[in-house]
Amino acid sequence: MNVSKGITPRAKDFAQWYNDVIMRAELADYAPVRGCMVIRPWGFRIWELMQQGLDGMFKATGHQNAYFPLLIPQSFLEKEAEHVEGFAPETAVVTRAGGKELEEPLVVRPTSETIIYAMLTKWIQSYRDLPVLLNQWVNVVRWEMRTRLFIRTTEFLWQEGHTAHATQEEAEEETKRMLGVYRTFMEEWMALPVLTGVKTPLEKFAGAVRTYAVEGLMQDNRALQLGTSHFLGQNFAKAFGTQFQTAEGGMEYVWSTSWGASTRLIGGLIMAHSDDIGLICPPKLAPLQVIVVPIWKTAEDRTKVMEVAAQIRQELAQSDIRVDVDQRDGMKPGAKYYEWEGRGVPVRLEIGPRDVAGSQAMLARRTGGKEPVPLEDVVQLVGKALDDIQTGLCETARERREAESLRGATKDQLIERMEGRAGFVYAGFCGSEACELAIKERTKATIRVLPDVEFQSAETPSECVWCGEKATTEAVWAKAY
RNA sequence: CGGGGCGUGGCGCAGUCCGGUAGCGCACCUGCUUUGGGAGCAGGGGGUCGCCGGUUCGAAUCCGGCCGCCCCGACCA
Repeated sequence: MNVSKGITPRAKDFAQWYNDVIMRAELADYAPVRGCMVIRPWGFRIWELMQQGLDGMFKATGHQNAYFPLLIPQSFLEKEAEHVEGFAPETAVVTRAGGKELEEPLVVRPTSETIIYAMLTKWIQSYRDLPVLLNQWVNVVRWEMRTRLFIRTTEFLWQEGHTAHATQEEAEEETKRMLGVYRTFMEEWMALPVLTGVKTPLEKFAGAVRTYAVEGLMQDNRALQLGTSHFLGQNFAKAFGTQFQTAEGGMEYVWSTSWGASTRLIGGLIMAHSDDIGLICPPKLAPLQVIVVPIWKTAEDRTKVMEVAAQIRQELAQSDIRVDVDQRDGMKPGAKYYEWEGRGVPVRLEIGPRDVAGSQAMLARRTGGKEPVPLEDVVQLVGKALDDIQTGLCETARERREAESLRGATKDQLIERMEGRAGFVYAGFCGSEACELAIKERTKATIRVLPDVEFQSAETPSECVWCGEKATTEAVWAKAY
């Protein structure tokens, strides 16, 4: 990519466009190790803001943060049959340390269920110890074959919530509650309307009884799984002997859940909103919400303009708006505009001698439009612009998702869509693995979810889109990342 | 692992066919002039041409081997 000029347009090459946006906005860069990336300060700030948002919601629902170690005895992973089968191929294993072979190899965590249940077994004795509501913000390693910045990297950052409950009902409720938390976060913070539902057995997490997911639709009409919430039943409790004494005096295994969202969210954010100029970042997650660009000709102008710019910065900062002034000398205003647009700053305030004379500033929105605003109202109007951009992005994404969703599809339509513009395709499904695999084989599309009730079609499909037998459910197909 | 592409200053590339001591654009540094949508001029710094070996008076260029990266497919948050 030629940084000084434009980036690859989306229409020309979406994958290249995606990489260009990341490089241009300085979100991340490739690390020396294959599949690994460096998250640069601008990208990491977005992650910090995501953490803030999500963590607040986790705390509000009663969860506490903790930290479990990176290294897990290999034998732990092997205790849950399905779990080990799912993760064995993609684990990195430490066999040598301290200058000698280890007695037991240590796995670099791909996820932490096993070590957590090993510990919960020690900590839980009675129903009075339940529920346990934990979360941790950590890195994990999964040796994937093909990687992509933010979307799938060998090492990634995420949060994993783990909870243990006395009853199945309580654990099921928790699973859905956290799915709802994700949905709310995606919509309110990321301005990304998602689709929620349950995964088919073929697509669920290895070790879970049921997996729920939130799926977003990207601008190339492919689906991206942005978060998952698992009802684990008693699978891990049984594997690790996590039992508690009931009020009645009997012994029972705990019912548990786990749920996670990762730095992949940043990839989703990019692919959902950005354009051919670069990143578009929803204000709530923007490292900088406002950039003030001063304009001057003479030294005298410069002094005056800088004074006003500094004052505006202070006023905005006092209202908890993330703002900075681009004071760089020897760079033309236009060049600064392009740079901050590429980085996704939602609002730009231009202040030149003419504006100072008229006690105004020019307010430009990253999503388009430029208008003069009186300096005395700048805080209020900037705040309004940020709100408008946030809701506007969400609305645009929602309209796109609806426009790119086909409901009540026939077999031919499903095939045609997946060979063409893709998107979400709703249709009836008989529930058989044979049909699911046949569709995947033929169209490369997978069932993203069996949609939750609020996403289901008004008319429930009666026949399976593939075999024509009686449908047991409605399903949503898409080509996924 | 299969298919495709590519390794030459920080980035993007030319040069490779046809061997002759490395060049262009951007970026960077200094100075002056500039600054309302990607500034101009002048000067300057920076490269074991992915690695190893071979052929040759001489290799970025020819030959052999190896390594790495990106993209597309099979696994996955």
